[in-house]
Amino acid sequence: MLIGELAERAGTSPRTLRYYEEHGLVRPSRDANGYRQYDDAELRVVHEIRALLADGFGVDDIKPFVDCLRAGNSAAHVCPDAVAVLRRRLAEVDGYLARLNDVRRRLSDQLDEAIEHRLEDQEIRCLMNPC
Amino acid sequence: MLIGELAERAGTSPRTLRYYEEHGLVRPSRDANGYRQYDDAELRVVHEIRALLADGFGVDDIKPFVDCLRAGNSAAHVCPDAVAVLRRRLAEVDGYLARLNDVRRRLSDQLDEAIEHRLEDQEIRCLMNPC
DNA sequence: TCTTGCCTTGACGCCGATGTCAGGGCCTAC
DNA sequence: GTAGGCCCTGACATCGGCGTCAAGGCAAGA
Repeated sequence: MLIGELAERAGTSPRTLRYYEEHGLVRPSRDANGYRQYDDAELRVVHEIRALLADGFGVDDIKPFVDCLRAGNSAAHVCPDAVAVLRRRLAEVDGYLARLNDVRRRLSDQLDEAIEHRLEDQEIRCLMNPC
Repeated sequence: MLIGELAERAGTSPRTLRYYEEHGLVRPSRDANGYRQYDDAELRVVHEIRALLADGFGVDDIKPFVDCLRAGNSAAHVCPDAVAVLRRRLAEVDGYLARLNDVRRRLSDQLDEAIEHRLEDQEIRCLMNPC
């Protein structure tokens, strides 16, 4: 399978697949003319990569997962290295969640305050000019 | 007050204050020699800007808040334009929280699965080679 | 006067995953 | 042979809030 076909089957672009290759995630062989040649198993790998990227992993975190898949495991996340990355990312996500919840609270409080403030203004206006 | 002093008092850098000015958030006057001159009220403005940035607003979202402060209001978020931005940002944050919670769930599930998988392996090893 | 330290503007660097363009080769159908 | 469609490599662009460097002006003390 050439790069264009894999890209289409994986729902991405040739550029993206070359980028994954640069980062050691995908390993095509080469035809005599220099064209990249992918076997069917790479489709699964690319799907895994994209799922991990969508979950916020960086390309450089993903290698252990890909290696785990290539080693013949049924899932990419069962190997110790992958588990370590999973743990790290989970802690990171928990941090983001905590901070984001703080932000949410502040925003919500400010909105409430603004609404209350407007009500006060309205009351004042009503005192001056009954409504 | 010159830019260096305001920067220090606000816990930031001259570069940053010039950046805010580029985006219409801060408005110093100029000395005869071209130096930026800030009055004390700008310190409050800069603090407001930094608080909003820390809550994930973009510089271009911040203008209504600054305008609200300059208009003499007791808080930057009580004006209608600021409230609109607050609402937008709150919705955005809720979106992030939802997605991040999904991610967290997936990570957590994968970790659980990996641990279970390891236990199975251990059982298999124990069957083959009692422990 | 020379140094030191602040100020000015302008411009490039960063990070990360990917788009996009440039310049060129290979292959197939007409 | 030539047009079109795929492939190749290399490199610059994107976004945002700055850091940082360059080249130079201004002010004040030794």
